[in-house]
Amino acid sequence: MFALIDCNNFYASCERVFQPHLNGKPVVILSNNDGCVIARSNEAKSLGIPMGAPAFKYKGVFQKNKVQIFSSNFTLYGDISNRVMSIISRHVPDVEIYSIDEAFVKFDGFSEDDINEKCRDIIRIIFKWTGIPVSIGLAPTKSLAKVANRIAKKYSTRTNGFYSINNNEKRIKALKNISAGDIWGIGFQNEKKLLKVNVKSGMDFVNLPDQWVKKNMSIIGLKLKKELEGNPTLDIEEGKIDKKSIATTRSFETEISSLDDLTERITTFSVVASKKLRRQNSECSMICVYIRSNPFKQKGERYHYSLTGSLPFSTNSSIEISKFAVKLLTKIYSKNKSYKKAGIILMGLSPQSNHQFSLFDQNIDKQKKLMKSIDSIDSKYGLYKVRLASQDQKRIWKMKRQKLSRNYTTEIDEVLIVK
DNA sequence: TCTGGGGTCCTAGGGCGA
DNA sequence: TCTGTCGCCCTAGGACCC
Repeated sequence: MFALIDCNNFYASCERVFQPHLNGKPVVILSNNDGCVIARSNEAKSLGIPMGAPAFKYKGVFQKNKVQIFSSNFTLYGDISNRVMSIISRHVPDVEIYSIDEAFVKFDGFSEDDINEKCRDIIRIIFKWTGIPVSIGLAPTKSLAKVANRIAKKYSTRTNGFYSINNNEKRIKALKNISAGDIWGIGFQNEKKLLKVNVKSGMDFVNLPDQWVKKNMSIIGLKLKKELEGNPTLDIEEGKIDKKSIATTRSFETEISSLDDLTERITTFSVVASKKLRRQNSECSMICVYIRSNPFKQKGERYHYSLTGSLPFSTNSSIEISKFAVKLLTKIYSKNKSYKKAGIILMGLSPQSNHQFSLFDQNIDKQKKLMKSIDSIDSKYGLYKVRLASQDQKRIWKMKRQKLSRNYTTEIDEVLIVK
């Protein structure tokens, strides 16, 4: 059996742990730049505030209903997430941390009664130790565990946050009562396709012929169908730590059009991404750079230029990566256009220990020592104290975070004081 | 005026060598 | 030597997730 353990309204719950007066009130968390809503408490959901709502469009709703607004505080959420995940890992052996607020667990060799008891224990202990409410869905496959989790959350007063799809009757009932678009793995585009052939519920989807699903929704859709039929096609992926690609992308506060400005941003993104790369002891062999116009602009041309290039040798040096990224940028840049967003993606990652030497990377030792020094200066005096000349020397970038809560768990100056 | 960021996986299609 | 076919690899783009 698989269990999906999911924190309820995670970011909102994190804010509530340290500000209990928020309980019962509508709470929303905004994305970077305070752009759009990325998390809502149940009270905010029932006001009809959708996920991804642009904050400026909902200003009136926020004011009218005294919605409590927070900028995202990922330092706080990350720390609380680590605590929740370590409690789970302490209680069950096979855990896959799927996202910041979710983990899959595989129960092998336990009796059903034992599993149920363990799940209820986990809910109780996580709430007691961290203050975060969690829900657990249990089922024979990961996709059905997701469905079960939805039921546990939706009917929390009846389920106490735990629901198990442990027989065929329950499976069929659950699939009849969930719309196809709400199933994990069926997104907006596939939902549209399914509605065209009159597939509305999860059960309608399962009743489709395999060939149709494979043809229209690829192998992923077919695997999902098998999962919903009760046949596991996805297993727990333990120890999935190293990333396969690393991205640093940002929207700009205003549109920019000069190559100099873009070069500064791309250099800064390269430095940030290279640091992430070194942190997981990897190197990259390919770099993708992209620049794009504002997709929400009513008038004018929309464009999105990107270019991927292979480095002559694998590296994690900020200097090599930014030099190469700027080279790619100059190839895709065109004058007289304005850009709202840019980014860099490092790909072809491999462990640093497997480094393939080449004729052209004779500076490798020098660069390695330099990066090591930069990283140690950063860790002693704060991030990004040492910068490349082509970066903006005054700031990294401006990010609007007007409603930021304190780092209650990671900064000694910001911990709660009980008087 | 103001609409996020960071990932994964799959497929189609072109280039290219056997 | 030329041509057709097959399969592999790479890339771009799309779809999904949180």
